[in-house]
Amino acid sequence: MDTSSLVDKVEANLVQLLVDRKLKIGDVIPTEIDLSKNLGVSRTVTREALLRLRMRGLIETKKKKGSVITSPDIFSIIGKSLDPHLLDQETLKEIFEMRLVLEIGMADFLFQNITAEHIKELKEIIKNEPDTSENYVFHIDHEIAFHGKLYEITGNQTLKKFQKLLLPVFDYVHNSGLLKKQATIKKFVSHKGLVDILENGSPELFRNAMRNHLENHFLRIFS
Amino acid sequence: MDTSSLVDKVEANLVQLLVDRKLKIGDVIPTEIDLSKNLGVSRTVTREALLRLRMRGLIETKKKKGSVITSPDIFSIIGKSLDPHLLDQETLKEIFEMRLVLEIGMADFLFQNITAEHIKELKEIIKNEPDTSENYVFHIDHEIAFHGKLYEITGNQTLKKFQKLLLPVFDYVHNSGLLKKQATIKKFVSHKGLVDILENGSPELFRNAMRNHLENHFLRIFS
DNA sequence: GTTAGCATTATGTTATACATAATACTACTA
DNA sequence: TAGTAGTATTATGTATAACATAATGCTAAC
Repeated sequence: MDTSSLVDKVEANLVQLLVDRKLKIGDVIPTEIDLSKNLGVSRTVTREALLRLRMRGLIETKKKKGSVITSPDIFSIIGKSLDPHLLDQETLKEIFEMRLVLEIGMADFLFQNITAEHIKELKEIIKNEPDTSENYVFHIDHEIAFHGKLYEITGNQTLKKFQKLLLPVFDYVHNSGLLKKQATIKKFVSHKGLVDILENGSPELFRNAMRNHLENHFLRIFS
Repeated sequence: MDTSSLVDKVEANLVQLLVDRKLKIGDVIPTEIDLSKNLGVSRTVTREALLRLRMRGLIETKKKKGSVITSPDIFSIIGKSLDPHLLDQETLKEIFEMRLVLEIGMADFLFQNITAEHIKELKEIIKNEPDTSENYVFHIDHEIAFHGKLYEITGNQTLKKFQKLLLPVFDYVHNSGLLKKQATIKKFVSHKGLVDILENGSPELFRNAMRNHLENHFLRIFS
């Protein structure tokens, strides 16, 4: 039995239309009323279907102008669904882990894209590194600045957006009681050490160094 | 200026309600009409807001019964937004790259969770490895089986779901003209080699081996 | 030629009515 | 008394009509 509602069908219909017609970004689609007529449904249904497309990032709607096709930015969409308060604890912990995976695994893309300019920027960030007496917030900001720059250097916008997305989750998990308390804050490979490797080392070296740099996080995950 | 529409406000309102009241999964929320009354908006607006929550996986709606709170599975949501045909080429390529990052970076989680049983399963998969004369499809299936098992072993469900999500994109990119043609299909570290390392090696060794194993993919990305 | 203001148009919002399906209740029958 | 058929109820699904609002484009006045 087909349990799908009218709106479901209209939505699928519209998506199919976008794919088939190979409509380009910026193309406008007919008005709600025209669509309603052509599809033989009420404006209400058409509106709900369009609303879904909008949520999926497939279209943008402007008053008077109508709807235009946009390139779906999946991450801005996910972002709205990623409120840490609404996710269960296990998922939160797993997302925390994913960040570690990404930062260790992206070494090759770093080395592929890095320029002298990037190195300079990284060194600039390090120079402003707060000392241990400073407020916790400064440390967080600095961490984000440094690691965020790394994502940027990969040249992979999707990766960068993903990181931006995971940031609040990461912070939330870090501060919540989800993970074990940090027993010993040992100093491992520093930011400066990472930059040195980026300048003179290799992806292999960087992966191991980054793994070491993140050791404190790993310690909190593994018993 | 506040450009947000009424629906935006109602949506935010409802989410806030869910968070504040700490409503549990399975709890029912008031009917559309009740909500409309309490929020002072029309039923249409309330409906649109609820539709958004539904799309975000926060609620499920049944006829007569009303809406109940559900645990949001972000990945089933993203899945619907991730039709390769609807993404632009650059994003597709970048998602392709993300897979490589993940598989290299997850070494530590593999070693942390792997059991003798896992090793046995991996060896079983390798045993059925199709030889080079076989159909392309068989190779793909085998690749998915092997690498999918790795994600599974990490014990990170989120990671596993993410991989499942990226599969169609990966396949799409692999077969489309987005990447350079594979010049030389050289043999690098094999699946068997990877399993050997999982059995007797270390995360460091595995990362390098996996990087090597994926060399053909990297070659297609880097000029 | 530029701008003020009006007309137009498509989305945003409200209100109302009916359709539909799932639940709850009632009454009838074995 | 138990079980079931059938009916009432209720909340979502869909349709229609009307007005609000804002952006666009046209027109006329300066």
